[in-house]
This record gives sequence, C-alpha cells and structure tokens, in this order.
Amino acid sequence: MSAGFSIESLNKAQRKAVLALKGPVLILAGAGTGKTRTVTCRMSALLENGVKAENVLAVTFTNKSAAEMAERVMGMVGKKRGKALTVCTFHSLCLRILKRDIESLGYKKKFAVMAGGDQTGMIRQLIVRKGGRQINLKPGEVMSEISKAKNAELPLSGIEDELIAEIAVAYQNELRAQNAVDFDDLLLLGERVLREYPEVRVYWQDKFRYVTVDEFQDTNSLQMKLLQQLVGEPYNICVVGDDDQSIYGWRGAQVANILQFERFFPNPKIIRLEENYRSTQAVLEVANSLIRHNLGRREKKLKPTIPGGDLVRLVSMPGDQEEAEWIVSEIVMQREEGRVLEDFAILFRTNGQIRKMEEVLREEKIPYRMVGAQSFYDRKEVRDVLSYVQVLNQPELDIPLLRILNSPPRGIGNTTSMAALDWSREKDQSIWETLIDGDFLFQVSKKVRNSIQTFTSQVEGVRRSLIDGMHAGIVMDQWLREMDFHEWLMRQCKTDKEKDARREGVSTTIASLTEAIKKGKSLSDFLDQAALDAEKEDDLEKKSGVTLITLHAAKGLEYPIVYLVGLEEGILPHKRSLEEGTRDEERRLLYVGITRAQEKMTMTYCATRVKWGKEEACEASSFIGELNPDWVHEEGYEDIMGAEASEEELRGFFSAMSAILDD
DNA sequence: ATTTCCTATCTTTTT
DNA sequence: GATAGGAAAT
Repeated sequence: MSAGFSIESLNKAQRKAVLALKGPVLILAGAGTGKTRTVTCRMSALLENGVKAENVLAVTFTNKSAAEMAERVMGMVGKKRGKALTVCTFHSLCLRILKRDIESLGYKKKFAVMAGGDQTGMIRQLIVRKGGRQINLKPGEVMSEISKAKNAELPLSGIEDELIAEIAVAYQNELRAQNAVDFDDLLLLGERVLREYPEVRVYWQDKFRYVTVDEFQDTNSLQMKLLQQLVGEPYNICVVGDDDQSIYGWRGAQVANILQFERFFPNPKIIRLEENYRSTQAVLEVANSLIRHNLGRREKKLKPTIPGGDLVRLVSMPGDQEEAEWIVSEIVMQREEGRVLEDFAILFRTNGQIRKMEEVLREEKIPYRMVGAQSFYDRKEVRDVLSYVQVLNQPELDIPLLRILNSPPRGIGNTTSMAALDWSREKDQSIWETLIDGDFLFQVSKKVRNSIQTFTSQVEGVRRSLIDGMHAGIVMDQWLREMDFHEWLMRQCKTDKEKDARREGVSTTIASLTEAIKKGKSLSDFLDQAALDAEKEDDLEKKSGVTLITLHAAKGLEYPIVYLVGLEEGILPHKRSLEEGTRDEERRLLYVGITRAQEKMTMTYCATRVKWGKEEACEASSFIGELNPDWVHEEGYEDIMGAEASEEELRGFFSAMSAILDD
C-alpha cells in the first residue's frame, strides 16, 4: 500500500478504525486520542482502496475544522486528489444541495442566506411592529424559539407564545418574500428536497458514497435526518465523536444521536479510542474525576500515555484585575524561561470576560489573538460594505438596501424609506422597484425625488460597469470613494484605535471580495461564503501571541500551557444553565477546557468580579469539589504574592551581598 | 434631515 | 462600560 501514512504509527484501536471502511462505523474518540489523525488516515485509506475522491464527503461543524481537515488529508494523498474530496460544514453542504435544486421547493434559483445582524435586525423590527416592545421581548428569545420549531420540523404558527408565533410567521413570510433563507432553513430545506425528490436524493447518494461526520455529538435531530436521507445502503457512514464533549445542547444538539447511533444505522462497528497522547496524567486524572459526575454517558476513561506531570493548580484571587495581572506576570516569567507566546491559552466561559485580560495584555505589550469574539462579518463597517455588494448583486433584496439607503446620509431619511416600504408592501414589489417606480416618485417632494434618483442611477451605473466586465473589487472601491464612505465612517469614530479597526475592516472586506473574484467566484458565491463563514480564517492563523478563547471555541484545540479563568458559581456553571437545568453540559464544558492542556493546567477563581461596571461578590464554582484532590494543588493569592515578595527580598539580599563583595 | 445626547439593556455558548 | 435606539435640538 502506497498510503501517505504508515499503519504502524497507529495504535490498535486507531488501526481498526482506519481499516473499517464499509458499513456504519461509530468511533468514540475521547479528547486527545488522535481523532483527527485517525479520520484523515481513514479517508486516505479509502482512496488507497480505489474509492474515487469525488465520492468522499466529510462533514465538520465549523469552517475552520473543515479547512484544517482538508489540509491534512491533502498532505497525505496529494493536492490533486485532495482537492476532489468534499470537506465542508452541514450548512455549506446544504447550500450546495439547494443551489442545484431549490427551485423544486418553490424558491427562485438565486436565493440569499440571511444571517447574523441582518437577521437580528429584522426580528427586532418585527417585534416593534407587532408590539412586543412593551413586554420587553428580546430578539434572541424569538430567534431561539424559531430555531427550535424549525429544528423540530414543527409549524411556526404552533409556537406556544402567541406573540412569538405571530412574529415568527411574519419573519418567515418576510424571508420568503425576499427569496431568502436562514441557517435553519438551509438544513430544513436541504433535508426536505432530499426526502421529497427521489431523483435529487439519488443524485447526492450516488455522489457521496462514503460519508464521514466529525464532532458527531454536536449534531441535532435535523442534521441526523439529513444524514439519513443522504446516506443510502450499504450505509458507508463513519461518525466520530465524544459524548463527554457535547457542549451545544442549547443549539439543539442531541447526545442521543451518538448514544443511540445503532437506531439510525444498523449494526455499526463501534471503536473506542481511549489512549490519550495529548496531556499529562495529572491533567487527565483531574478531567476524569470531574466527568465521572455526569450520568447517562458512555462509560469510558482517558488513559494517560504520559505519566505524572505537574499538578493542576487551583488559585483563588481577590478580584478579576488581580487574576488578569497575575496570569500575565506568569506568562512574562515563563517567556523569559524560553516559552513562546503561542504555547499559552487563556480560556473563558463568556466573551464578556475577555475584556479585562485584553486590557492587561495590552498594557504589558504582549501580543494576543482572539478566537470566538465578535465575528468579522458581523462588524458594522463590514456589514455595510457587504450590504453594498448585496445591492449591487441583487437590488431587489430589501434588507441590505434599507441598510445602506441612507448611510452615508444622502437625503433619503427615515420618513422616505418608511414610505417606500409601505408602498412596496401595497404593490407587492421590492423596495428597489418602488424607488424606480414613477408613481411613487411622483408623490414625494422634489428634493427627495432628486436624492432618490441620484442614488438609483448611481446603483444602475455601477451595475452596468459590472456587466461590462469591470472588476467588482475595483468598482466597489471606486463607488465607496465616490460617496465619501471612508470619511463618513471615520467621522463616527471616537478613538484612533477604532478608526484603524474600521479602516482595516473595510479594506479586508474589499480585499477578500477581490480575491474571491480572482478565483472565479460570482458575487453570489462570495456573499454566501461571507454569510456562512464566522471568521476570517487567514488572519487568525497568521496572528501570533497568546490565545484568548472561549471554552466553546476551544474544542478540538490544544495548548501546552492553559489558564482557565473564572471558575465561579454563576459563570461556570453559568447562571442560566442552573435555571435551565443543564448543569451537566457546563460540566462537560469544564471537561473540554481541562483536556485542552498538554503540560500545565491552571484554574483561577475570584472573590469579586466587576460586572457591568459594578463590583460583585463571587463564590467558588461547585465543580471544584468534584476534582480529584490528589492531583490538584490549591493556592491562595497570599501564597503567590508571599512567594513573590520573598523572591524580591532575596534579590535585595543578593544585591546587598554583591555590593559588599564589590567593596 | 441630521446630529447629539440620554437611557435601558446587556453577557452564555455559534453555524 | 458599551452600545443601540429614542428624543430633542439644530
């Protein structure tokens, strides 16, 4: 076998997984047990055994892990064959399926994906229109109800809360009117088109004869149904996951999918990977002792291959300021001992906790990279630019058009856009059609008419030059200049830092547009990708420094030295999980956090923490009592500072000594 | 129509 | 302590 990997380098269980190519396979892979390695070797083995790369599909959960897996397989089987494989997320898979056949479901072929801020904005508007303001209804709540209903394949009108149901129905009508879909629709419609149209199903089943699903514990019931449609007999499906790392229950993930895999695909080969190559015994003992407290899991234990190791440290802090300062001082110290900044990661439960840490790192001039904070494509200026691109591509889309209509200000204010909106509703046409509608223009003031016509002819002019074959990146850049977009943007910024960030956001967006066009993608392709991508991958990978990351985003990653901060009741476990009775998931979250560490693990908790500008008292997390004390070393703030003080005294002593000796 | 100032709310986690 | 949306002033 001329495989790009050596079978000898795998352990027995891994080997078994790599060789089980046909039929359903369930790989239970604990943290750090060489899961990715095994999966990529297995895919490589498929190709070695004569399976065509075009017939192989790997589904992952994030774009990032898709990219990573694709890269690793390519490294094994060569670029040419690697490129023919399909490695993508559930959502982008459905996007592909729908691009081919969405017309069967009554949508027009060119549909848009609505996500992030646009979606929130739309819901917010509807809340106001339907009078949900008074009862303080939050967009997030409405969205999660809609999502729940869609994932359960229940009608939106059946949502228990009448007002939410009404808003949900209006939301869906609005999407439908705009020929747009949201994230859940992608899955919902993807599954539906496969189920209802045998020829579509056969096409995709025939294309993807070998399917692999990574992070299977995170799939929800809809994704499971999709898989059932996608994978036909003889069920060449391999799923990989770890029920102990299921941390997306709030998004509808069903641990049952992994616990009862055999219910969906008969007689699977079940393979357990339990030998951990990532962490020291100390780290694993603590992780195991914690996760043991969860009920209803597939019993398993991570077996260490690296005996001993430093004890896991548990440090109490007076406040979050001290917590941040102490961790940074530790990093500085260890860097002086030869550690590189990329070895360190600081893990958080919520994004809000990151701020303090950032502040201190900046003071100390230590570079850092953040993962899982605000999504690049959700930044204001980026969404503005993207809205412009959307309007260029398809002016009939109301949401992006409304967004840019008066930013920068061009004399088409709120009154006018509301009038246009009403008119478009009445005539059952898009707002763009209304703006070029003579009847509509006739009934507005001359001044407003002028402003509108200036704008619409601008759009038409720019669109024409696009059709003439001008480069979209250049056209967009020129147009932004023409309307003094930058100047307007800069005027809104208070600090220089903000200015830089905004400028960078705009130029990065234009740059990635330019790049996409260069690669031969259409504007629609570019916009779809922007909607599905949470992050701009390349920046994150390239940036160096200490990693700041949420526990959720950290899954699948590893770092030599890990600090896990804010181990406090109300944060981890999160207050809301206590209300919702999902404490087990919080425990898994902590488990994921601990198992990220290769060599050194430090956890901290504070007595007080500044929340919303106010100091609040905190209590140590109840999870702390569940950790095996044999492998934990507890320290107080006084101990650490005491040690440091005596070190200083010592230094003072030495300098005094040398002064004497110099004499 | 646009800017500016005030206030209520926010903090789980993400495709 | 930020930020978005609303009211008030220009």
